[in-house]
Amino acid sequence: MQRSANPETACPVAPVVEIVFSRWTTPILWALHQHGRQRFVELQHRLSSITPKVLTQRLRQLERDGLVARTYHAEVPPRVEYEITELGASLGPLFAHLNTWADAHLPAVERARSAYDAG
Amino acid sequence: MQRSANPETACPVAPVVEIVFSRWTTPILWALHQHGRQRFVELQHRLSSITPKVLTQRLRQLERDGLVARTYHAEVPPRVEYEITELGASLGPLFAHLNTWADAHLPAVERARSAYDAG
DNA sequence: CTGTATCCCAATTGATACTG
DNA sequence: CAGTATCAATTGGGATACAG
Repeated sequence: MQRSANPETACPVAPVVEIVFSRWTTPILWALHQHGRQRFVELQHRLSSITPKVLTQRLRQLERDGLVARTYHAEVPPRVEYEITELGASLGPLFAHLNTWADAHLPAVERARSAYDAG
Repeated sequence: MQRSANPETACPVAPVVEIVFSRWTTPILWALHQHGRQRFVELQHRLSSITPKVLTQRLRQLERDGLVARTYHAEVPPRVEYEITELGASLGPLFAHLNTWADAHLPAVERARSAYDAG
């Protein structure tokens, strides 16, 4: 949570950006949204380059923010399942909007980069 | 640009998140959108906690991605103006959507945090 | 299996001073 | 004014290894 410093920016989207677009949050939410409720290891395999430490940190943050729910089953071996909450799922249209923008404008970004790097 | 590592996440929003929601980008875009074309120092004062080094870095990135335009006037003293481009302005509806989500759901996030911290 | 504990490294950030 | 240079500090992230 390194973005928290700055209230004086008065940028209204800053708080939600901090919650939704912190590192690893979108891939985790995406994995949970696409493949439904799943266990810690499944998530870890899906996000192949994440370490257990970091995955735990991000899941805890998402759980605290109410976007993800954690269910602990006291079995041997222990079983823990994560799923997206209703609140988390409410981000769906926003992500769809993001994809729409990307489809429409990412090529322009690419062109701008090429032009910039050429100049 | 620390998010670039991971293609295998297969999270479709990842690329656009990297472009639009890197640190400082939303406050900068917001300031340019709200107050129009302005000079380096004006921006620096508006984002009161940013250092010139970081502001330059972020502006260069935004310029490379085509979201911000830089105009250099060869005067004494030199004058440089930054403004949002059409491509940058095309993010407007997306930010509006973000604000809508925030208005509707940030209270729920706050409640989830309180509950989590209490538990 | 589901994490936690350490240690370490890399990358960002910031403070400060300085230049054209 | 509009940055750049340099250096210090912090932090997050990764690699293991290990515990319940």
